[in-house]
Amino acid sequence: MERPRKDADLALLFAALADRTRLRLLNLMDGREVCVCYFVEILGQSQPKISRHLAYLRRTGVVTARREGKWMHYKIVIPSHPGAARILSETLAALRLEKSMQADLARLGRACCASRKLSSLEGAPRPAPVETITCSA
Amino acid sequence: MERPRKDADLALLFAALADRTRLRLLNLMDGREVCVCYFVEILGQSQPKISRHLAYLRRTGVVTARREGKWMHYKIVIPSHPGAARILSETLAALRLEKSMQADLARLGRACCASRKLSSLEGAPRPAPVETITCSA
DNA sequence: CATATATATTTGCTTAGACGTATATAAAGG
DNA sequence: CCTTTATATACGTCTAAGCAAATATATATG
Repeated sequence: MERPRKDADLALLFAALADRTRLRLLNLMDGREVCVCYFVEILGQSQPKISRHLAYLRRTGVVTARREGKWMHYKIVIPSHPGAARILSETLAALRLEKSMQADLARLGRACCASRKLSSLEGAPRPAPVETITCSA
Repeated sequence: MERPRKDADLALLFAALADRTRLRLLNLMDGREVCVCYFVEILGQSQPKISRHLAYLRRTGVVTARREGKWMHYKIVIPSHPGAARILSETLAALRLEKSMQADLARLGRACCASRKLSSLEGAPRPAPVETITCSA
């Protein structure tokens, strides 16, 4: 018996998108799989807070998680509902235009290159485009 | 001093869209201005409930209201934020594909043609495409 | 002005969800 | 095993927002 996948209910998707923190997380995951530790580092918010928002996104089917040793990687799931897929896609496109979202991505780039310098990210797996997931661990 | 128009904050738009009743209202307003009495009639829900959801949409700038005598007409406002405009547009397109939304529109069509037969809608102004607002009152 | 009609707002209650803090779990490495 | 590290969940609190029922406001009309 499948879970009720409430996939057709757009209201649920919108609820998932109706939070600034979750939008920032999704923007960081746009086109790449990202390890939780980067989210915490880049958003500068508490680990439980990040984790709760990721759980919310997971519950609503907007993202999936993959474990790799100690690390959890999250990535966006393209919704099977075509309308939802287009809305999510337009949302990501709109986020890309926002200054603060570009800043987040810049920090991700820097954190990624400097992860051995940042005490909190020593040895963390680097984020990579979804197509080519390589883990430095 | 302008109101802070929180226009750039997509999260607020998504919150406005994150409710089934509001999505039904928006679907009915897609391309036309609609009188509140039709919303009540078609959704079959209490007048205060409809009114509260319309107030929510108004507060978030998604719709505007126009008074015409006793009647209030609501219509969608295309957001000035281009990203928001596209998201709203995709949302309306997705709603158009839903069975239940099509049924609502069918009821609107019927209520409109039969408004003199329905005791609750006697004399109510007919909804019309935004371009050509004609009121039968 | 009094009444009826259309719509909006208030009140009181209930629930979802956001937050911080504390704690639990899972994996890796001694 | 015991500890450390990475992440998740539970708990208590607070606020937003949903609802129904009651009431207020605005307009038209007698």
